[in-house]
Amino acid sequence: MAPAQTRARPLASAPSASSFSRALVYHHDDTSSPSSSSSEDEEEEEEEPVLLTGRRGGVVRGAEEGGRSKEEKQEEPEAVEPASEAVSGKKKTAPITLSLKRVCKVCKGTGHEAGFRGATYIDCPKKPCFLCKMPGHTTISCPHRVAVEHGTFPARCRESTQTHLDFVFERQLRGKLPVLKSSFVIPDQVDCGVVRFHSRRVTCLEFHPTKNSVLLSGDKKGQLGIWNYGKLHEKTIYGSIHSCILNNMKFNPANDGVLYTSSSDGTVHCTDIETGISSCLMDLNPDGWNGPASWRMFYGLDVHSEKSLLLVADNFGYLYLTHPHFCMILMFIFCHNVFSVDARSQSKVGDPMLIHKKGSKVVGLHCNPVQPDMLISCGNDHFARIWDVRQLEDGSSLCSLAHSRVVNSAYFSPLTGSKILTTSQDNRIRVWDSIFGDLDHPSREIVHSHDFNRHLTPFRAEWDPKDPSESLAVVGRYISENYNGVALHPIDFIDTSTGQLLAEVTEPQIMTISPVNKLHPREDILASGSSRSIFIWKPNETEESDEGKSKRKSKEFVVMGAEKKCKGKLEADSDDDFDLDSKGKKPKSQKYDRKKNAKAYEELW
DNA sequence: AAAGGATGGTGCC
DNA sequence: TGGCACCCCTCCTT
Repeated sequence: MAPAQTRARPLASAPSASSFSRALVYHHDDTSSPSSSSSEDEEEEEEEPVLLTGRRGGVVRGAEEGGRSKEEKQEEPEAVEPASEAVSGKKKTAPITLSLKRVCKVCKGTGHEAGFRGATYIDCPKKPCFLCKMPGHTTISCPHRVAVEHGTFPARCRESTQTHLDFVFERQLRGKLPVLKSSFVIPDQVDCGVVRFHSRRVTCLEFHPTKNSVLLSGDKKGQLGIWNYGKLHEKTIYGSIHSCILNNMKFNPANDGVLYTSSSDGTVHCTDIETGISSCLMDLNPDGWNGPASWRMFYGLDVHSEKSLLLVADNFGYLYLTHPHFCMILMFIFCHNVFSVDARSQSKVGDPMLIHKKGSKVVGLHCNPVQPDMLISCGNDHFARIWDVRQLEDGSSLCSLAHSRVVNSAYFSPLTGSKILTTSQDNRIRVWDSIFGDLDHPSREIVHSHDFNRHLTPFRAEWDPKDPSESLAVVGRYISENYNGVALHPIDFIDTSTGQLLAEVTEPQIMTISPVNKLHPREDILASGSSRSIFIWKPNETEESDEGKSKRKSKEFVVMGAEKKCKGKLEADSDDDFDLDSKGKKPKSQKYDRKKNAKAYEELW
């Protein structure tokens, strides 16, 4: 009954004054009193400062660059007279004044500075809010950040209710709909293990459909990891199936030993996960590399559960359908060395069909769990589109769900398929309800920080497959939060029916952003991919929430592969030559001091 | 310890 | 329509 335990989130601490080090060169008549220590946040004068970059050595370089002596640091910058050539381009008669002023690294303006102050990130006030993208405020004061419902727009459709349809729904459906779970079980403890065998960032995760403690993971290098988090020494790595980003994976619903994978190397593979024998079902670049403009990649992938139909989509807006069972037969033949054939020549690939704007990436495909002929696709043309697989033609989409930016993912709800959850790069998660809504508008928009960052795997909000009310969703958060002096990026659990943030789970081991999250289909387990690591979360079993202290019991973290070392009782494999380019070093400091951050966390507990 | 790089979407021309 | 500059709380290697 107890609601999910969440770590207390302290209010963002006020930024402490810090020293600023950039040196600016002003003309003397530009400003009379350049040192304006008391008016930090005031608008500075309109005059453009001239930023002198290093030509005059120590005189103008800031302390950060190490160019200033102690005396220079102590002297608050009043007026320095550099040689006239230092301000070449300016009239040599004009005396200039040096002033150390704060320069914002975001907008290059003065009078403020963006960046971390301790564990709190201060936004540039000249930019729109980093969270909701609206001007006039920053993330710290964003109404969507401090709102109880964590930035929710109420349903826009059916506001003026009481149509005939509503009465019908009310009388016939409402009573049959499952009541909202009284409490959600949130896996908020990393107790099973930490796996670091990927040498590049994790791009996708998938639980085995029948074996409860088997997880599959793909990475940016194309490597596929299969590991049993119940017995951590049982792991398998297939490194030669794909040569770059493994974008999506899906099990064959008819045979849980067979996995389909799509990759940016332009191939779709079908792999027997027991033997590792893999067969290429499709290759979009049979002629090899002819430059980036023509290289095709596979992104979205799903399997039609009833027709043994494989659906994949590429980065040019096309959808491909194929019947992979032919290839499975051929794989069997390969396995037994009966004879050699080229699987590609035998696989039945239909003509590709344009389902999104030509030339745009189709990043997600999902078949409706109840009516698998209903397909949803999403992509870089800012749309998610619903299709009937039986009647696929150009422009035959049943419905187009408009977004203001790229749509990272679109999923039907796992049980009834009546709701759709989309994640867009406009920092909003949307729920589209095909029963109580009309799909012209989302029934709910939830502001949530999952900005696009080219160096991260795109964030995708996912349903909890076990939630009978089909309302719980999990998604990683981009912006960090100040947790008693430590900057951490939590994983958020959101009740999409209300927009309420149910839990934000954090862990001191996880200093990095966790864009990839997968909830177990049967157990209360969360797998999250954060940078190159995978974490398995379980619900906190110690009910006492003595400010979280009881949570800090000793854990059996198991670190495998890349770091070549192991903590805890279980032994990591030592013969792991999988990760060649990792030296097992600890992460170095980031933009804010990560070591300090970690230390602060340790002290905190 | 600081610099650099990988790298995709966007908006402007 | 193509080319190109720009980017903001990354993360890892050199």
